[in-house]
Amino acid sequence: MEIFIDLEDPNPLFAQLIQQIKDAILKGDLEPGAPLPSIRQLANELELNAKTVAKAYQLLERDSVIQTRGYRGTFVHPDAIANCGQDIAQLVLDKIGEAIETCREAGATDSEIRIAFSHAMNRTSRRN
Amino acid sequence: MEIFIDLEDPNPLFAQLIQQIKDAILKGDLEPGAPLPSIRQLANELELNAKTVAKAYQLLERDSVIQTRGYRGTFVHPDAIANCGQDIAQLVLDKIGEAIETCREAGATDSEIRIAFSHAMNRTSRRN
DNA sequence: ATATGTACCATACGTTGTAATGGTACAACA
DNA sequence: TGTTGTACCATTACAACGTATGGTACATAT
Repeated sequence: MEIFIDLEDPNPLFAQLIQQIKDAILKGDLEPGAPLPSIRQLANELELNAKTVAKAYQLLERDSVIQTRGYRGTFVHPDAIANCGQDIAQLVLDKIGEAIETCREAGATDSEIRIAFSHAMNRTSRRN
Repeated sequence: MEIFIDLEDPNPLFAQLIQQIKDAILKGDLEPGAPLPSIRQLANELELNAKTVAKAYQLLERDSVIQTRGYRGTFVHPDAIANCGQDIAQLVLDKIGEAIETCREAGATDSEIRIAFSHAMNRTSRRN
């Protein structure tokens, strides 16, 4: 694999990593079922912290782009190519956008929307 | 009127002011039709900036809790007591809360939700 | 032993963005 | 002249958040 991480890039490192892996899959450099480097191994290669790589892997697995099999390592998901396109972030953006639009039409102030958002997030908080 | 603003309270000052005025109305300390202090006057009493008080008054008027009559001053709305309860903020809270719940069920990270929220708010921004 | 992914602890840094502040000005009235 | 609410310019200060870092530990398997 050839992955280049640009420290000057305004995008977060883990986001760059995600994008590069997706690109590699879409280009065919990584085929479904193919093994990926271990977290620690890839962290060494790229001179990143293992946590950063782990974060990227976790998000990729959530999106069904890769599969982790515990001690056996990590592999490209069978349906990876299809799942590279559909982004959960897009769904989130749509849902949140709709809600905001509704609130604004009701006459809500941006400040109020922010306060409500803050409360709603803290009401049942999870750390990620 | 007896209003206490707590600088240590995590809630914004204008939000505290709104709540206190509503409370005063619900408690009967402020009756419908009663005059409120002018923006500058109240700002002096509470040692706040006039802009902060003005913001609170604007939101209260939007919710039909108070009425501003231009140069004549500001008064408690005739239907203030009823309008104190039904809060636009509550509707906002519900809508936003639903959207957040949907996103979380989809597996979205809190970070992703916050980022999406930020983007959605800035996409078509209005300052309030 | 060695390696896997994962979990938890914690901290430092930078950025972002709101809230709040200040000042000035206006038209409309007493 | 003084006051009302309102509007615009602007800046500062602060807190929240995300990112990335470091270390340690665990069960599971080769």
